[in-house]
Amino acid sequence: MRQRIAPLIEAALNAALFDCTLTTTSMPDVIIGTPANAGHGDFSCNIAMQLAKAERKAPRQVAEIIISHLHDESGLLDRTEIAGPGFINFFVSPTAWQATLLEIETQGANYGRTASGAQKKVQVEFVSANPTGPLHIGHGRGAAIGDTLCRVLDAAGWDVTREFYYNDAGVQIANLALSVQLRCLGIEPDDPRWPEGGYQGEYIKDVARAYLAKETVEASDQHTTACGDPQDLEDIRCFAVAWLRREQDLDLEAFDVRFDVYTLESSLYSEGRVDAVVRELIAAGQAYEQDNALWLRSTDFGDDKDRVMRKADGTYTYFVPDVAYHQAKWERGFTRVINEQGSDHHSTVTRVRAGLQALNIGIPAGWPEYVLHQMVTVMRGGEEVKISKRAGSYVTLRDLIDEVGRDATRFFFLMRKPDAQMVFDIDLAKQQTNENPVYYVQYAHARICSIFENAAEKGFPVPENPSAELLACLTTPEELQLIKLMSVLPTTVDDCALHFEPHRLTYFLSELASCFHSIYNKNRVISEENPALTSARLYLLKRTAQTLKNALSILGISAPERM
RNA sequence: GCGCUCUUAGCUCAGCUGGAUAGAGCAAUAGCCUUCUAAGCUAUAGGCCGCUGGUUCGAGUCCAGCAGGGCGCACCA
Repeated sequence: MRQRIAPLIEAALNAALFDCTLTTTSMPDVIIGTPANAGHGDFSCNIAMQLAKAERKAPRQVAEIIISHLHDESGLLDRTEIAGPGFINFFVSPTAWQATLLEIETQGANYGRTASGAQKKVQVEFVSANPTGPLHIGHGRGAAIGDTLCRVLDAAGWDVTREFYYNDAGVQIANLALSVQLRCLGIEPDDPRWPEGGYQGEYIKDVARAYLAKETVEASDQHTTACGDPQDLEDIRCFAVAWLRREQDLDLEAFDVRFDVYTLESSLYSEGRVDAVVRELIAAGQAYEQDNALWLRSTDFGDDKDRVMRKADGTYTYFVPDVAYHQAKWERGFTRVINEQGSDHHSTVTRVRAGLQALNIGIPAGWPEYVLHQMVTVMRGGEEVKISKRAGSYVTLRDLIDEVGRDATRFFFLMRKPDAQMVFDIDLAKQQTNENPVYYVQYAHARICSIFENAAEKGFPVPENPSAELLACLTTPEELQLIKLMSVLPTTVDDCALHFEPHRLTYFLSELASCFHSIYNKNRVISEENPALTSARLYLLKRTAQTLKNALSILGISAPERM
């Protein structure tokens, strides 16, 4: 609806310029706002105030001129008014609002989807946890945000590829293999031989047991059978990584999160991409030797100091494979790449971009884009749970899903914008299960479905493609408000995709559900005495249910028909 | 010390990329089920939008400084 108002104003401005009642040479963009106060109409425009200075006229006088040039040929508007310091307020006619219900019916399950992305390719990398342990609550937040971002981008018309990057090489993995080996040999963390960086979690024992039993693990695209020899550290490494990958895959599956592509850090080494990218950086003149190490001139690209690429012992620092990985993403044709990760990794942003710039292969300076989510503080029993993977004390994503439920866990994570810290109080989440906002929204959907059942029993079908006359029964402020709320789903989807902020959809849902619940308590839908009104209301609620379901689906949350 | 980020009701958080009288949920108080699901609704109460300046018709929103919280600042990932 908003997009239909702006052209009216633009046409009026042009007409006013044409007959010289307005004279400005630099016309600001027409911005259509939605007044907080319903008494100020459905939409408002501040253009008169912006023009006042250039026109050397009072804002209200400019507004007068604009309105006198306004031609609403399609009968969209009931009326306009000039208010306050110079706002132009627009009151959309009930008929126009009622007609939007027909659009929702026509689009059905596609209502809310837009064409903004024009089916261009975008790749989203998220979670990307090290395969050194089960996923914890922090990964849960990343998974919820990343997955929903993918769904949102898809809904906004992008061609989305979901990718998971496994850091299965490096020191952490060596620690993992060593920890499993020690467990195989029956050495406990309190043993003096236990190394400082060893992983102490109980799951390490499970891995060791499975390894000694020569089990086979199938994870994603990987099949690994243990040889069972506790002396074969390399085989232990492969097995442990596969075992933990499978665990993570199961966690993510339980969270309804799936990926299209998995990339292993080790493959970047084995395919020679890491060596290659270093050679290219040297060839580009961006590297230099010093103190037995190879450095990247990252300060030339906005970093605050140069970074070591190859250590004195000949191994690479972690960001080098990362640069190689992103080079590969670029070569795969992704002109748009978004990385969702914890803000504790934000220092990598500058380094990866610097490395890519140094390659000088035409990658834009701001590529890739990043969504960084803030840390989750976990509370249990009124105390903060310190997360330590090595000590094995943390809350797993699996626990959370089992205790709180998948839908509620997703919704809870998605209610906060990514860059705000959040507290996840587990006791509260469990205790308040019935008061969790997700149930409030789902309940609205279930309630509507229940009304349809009742209506069917009493012989009231939900009408299809109703006449304007029937729709004209929907006249109460609440009913029109419900329609207005539904009408913003497509722009909400676009906003989420543009700002990488899925939380906007949770607020959309809460508002829509609230409006419905209010109507439900105030009016009876099924009324034997007034079949026309019953019909119209059933139609209104059918669109409401569709809108709720579509929005929930974009969040990866179910829309139950019964609760 | 440097960089990023955050600070809005008792608590958890929104605030649509500068608009009109700052919102919601929880907690509190008072009401609403012989009628389509009370996992619901209605009403009341609750605020120096961290502080101080600046930009302009107009600032919770933009800029600068200050205070406080978080995260980074390794040849760990």
